[in-house]
Amino acid sequence: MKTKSTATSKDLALAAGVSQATVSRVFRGEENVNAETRQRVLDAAKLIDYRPNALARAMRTSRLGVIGVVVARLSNPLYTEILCALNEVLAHKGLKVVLWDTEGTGEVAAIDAISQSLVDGLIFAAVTRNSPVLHEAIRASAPLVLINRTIDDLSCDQVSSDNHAGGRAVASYLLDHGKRRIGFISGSLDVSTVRDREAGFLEAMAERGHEIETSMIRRVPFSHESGRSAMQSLLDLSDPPDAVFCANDLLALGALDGAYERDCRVPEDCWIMGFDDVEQASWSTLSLTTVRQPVQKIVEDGVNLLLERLAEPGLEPRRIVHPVDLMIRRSTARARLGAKDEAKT
Amino acid sequence: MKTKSTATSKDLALAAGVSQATVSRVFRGEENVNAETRQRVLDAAKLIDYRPNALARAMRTSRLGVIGVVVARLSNPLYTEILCALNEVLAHKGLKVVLWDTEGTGEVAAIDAISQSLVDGLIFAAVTRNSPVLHEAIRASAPLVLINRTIDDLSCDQVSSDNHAGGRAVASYLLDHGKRRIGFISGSLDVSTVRDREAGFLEAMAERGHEIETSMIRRVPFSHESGRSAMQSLLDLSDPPDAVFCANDLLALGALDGAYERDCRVPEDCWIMGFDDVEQASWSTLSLTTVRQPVQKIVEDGVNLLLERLAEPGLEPRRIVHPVDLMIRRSTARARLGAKDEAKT
DNA sequence: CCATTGAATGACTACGTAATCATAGCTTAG
DNA sequence: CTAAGCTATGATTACGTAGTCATTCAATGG
Repeated sequence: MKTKSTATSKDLALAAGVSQATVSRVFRGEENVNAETRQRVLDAAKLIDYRPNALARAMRTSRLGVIGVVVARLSNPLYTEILCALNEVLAHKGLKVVLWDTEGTGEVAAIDAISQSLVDGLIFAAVTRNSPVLHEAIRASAPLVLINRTIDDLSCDQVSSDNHAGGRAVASYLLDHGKRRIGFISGSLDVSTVRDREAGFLEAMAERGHEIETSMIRRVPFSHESGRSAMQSLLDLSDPPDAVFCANDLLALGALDGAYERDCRVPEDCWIMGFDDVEQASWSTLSLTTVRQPVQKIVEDGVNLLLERLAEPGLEPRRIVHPVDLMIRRSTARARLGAKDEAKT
Repeated sequence: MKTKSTATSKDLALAAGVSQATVSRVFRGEENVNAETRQRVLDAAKLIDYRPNALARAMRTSRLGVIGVVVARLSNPLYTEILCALNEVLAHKGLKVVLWDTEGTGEVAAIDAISQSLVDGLIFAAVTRNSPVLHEAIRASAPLVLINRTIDDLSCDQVSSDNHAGGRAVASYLLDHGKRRIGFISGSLDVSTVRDREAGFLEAMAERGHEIETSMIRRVPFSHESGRSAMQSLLDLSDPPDAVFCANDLLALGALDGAYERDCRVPEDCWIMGFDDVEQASWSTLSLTTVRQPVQKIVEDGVNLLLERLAEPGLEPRRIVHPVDLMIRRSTARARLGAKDEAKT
């Protein structure tokens, strides 16, 4: 009996005995509509199963209620957590999430989407220096927010952790505990988080008179496998490290694997530290010492900044930096403690 | 100099000295346009920085190039992998991905989106029995595909693994290796994958005369923590299990933690098996024996089925079931081998 | 050389909604 | 009692594109 095609506001107007304009008013939640009329429209809507067409609505308002999210490859659990949090926060505000991946053509596709008004705004969790985004974003004057990774000379809202302080904290912690032969598994310097962590780490080391030799540094792509093989190459040195700092947890968890396969006991033979505090780091079988980023807060701030900017595009760009925390776990347990004792904490 | 508002096809028509219709033809890639004219339009487009408005286009074609994807909470790495694969496959076909989470109101929101023609089609990776999807999908006759989890009495395209056979394989493997006191950490029976794995597992056990006592079964929510505490409750029994099968890897990785914290050595004191073969299962520090699902193939099939259905809505619903593989790792190494020896494989 | 065909293009309308403007009916102040 | 003001509603238009139909012009065949 029902027509196959979806009902339009015009159909509903006819069914409810009002004008299309009134239907529109009701569904936009405008105030000055007679209560009785409103009810009549809503009843009729239920009857003919009317739902406003989001596309047509969007064409008029140029607001589709969709936020674009650009993350790095999800094999890095940090991005899974960021995405998960973003998804939840945005869904809670009635917004949809379109997802892009930095690998492939994610960044370009994202900017395309905005110039086609497919998304209302963008959240970048993983921009890289000299990414096409920079240029395009300025040109399109798109509402966008950078979280996690930042770009210094880009004038837009940015939320990050204090990666520099985190790097310093790691250096201090290792030196305080008598580690002297320290390895460093790092990533591309195009990534702001890596740059900042590395700068803080090396700076604090240098201040205390400890330069890290080039032979103790590995610069690798972000992957579990990279961390694993970089760790093994450090362990293969004639004078292997007694501690290794990895630029993020993905690498550090790989390093744990590398050490395990080389019969290198962690923490007895070598300490390993990461950065991010992804969920796996807290698993007691892995128990990785790392630097916690307040992902939830970063995400919430990012969303808030974006929504504020959408409401008021003229705002001055703002930057928020969150403090980080050292999470001490078994991978850097003091040598006199057995693994099992630490696990109970 | 440039106008702030985006250029429209009408502007471009003016700039190129053609009609709006011709502009439209050029950007739709229609054949019968003079090569010279086409070039003139494209040049002018670059000059005034014209890009077709996706919303307006979508309103005419009712195709937005967006596919909705519904997954469970991403804390289950399986869904991260599914999402990652889906994202890549769909991006490669020029489609965007809108993401929903089953927790919260993801399923309803997804169906809403389709009736508002916000998405062209839907891929559900995590439906649950009696979910609102069933009813709504039929009512809306939405193009949708179920992957991973299925619904028997729903007439739509579905792609899954042979979870039943996987469950059987686990039972045979454990019994073949002399395990007799077998624990089982399972999930909600509303989830088709759990039902099928459990049915296959119990069936194969029963065929060989091994009924699992109720006291050896734990039915818990899907989370690392659930797996951990369920494992501990099994180990606390006066007669603890010598092997535990977990309905998925998320639970099994939690179970590894639970065993570790109880000083229960895996595999010496107890074997642990999972299901899915998520990436972490292959990390040598964890090295979990599990049943591999061909995630990539499932995703590719799912996307293909959806695209075919979009092109030809009248197709009969199809079902594809992929075979699974047992991945033997250290968590079930034969007792005579030390942990380190196995790690080298 | 004229009728016919086909390619290339332009004029025009529809898509479903939001927003502006106009109007009818009712209330209130003077 | 009348003009002004307010509320609720209808008529109309605009958003930017796709697609339909009509038109022009050159090529082709008899």
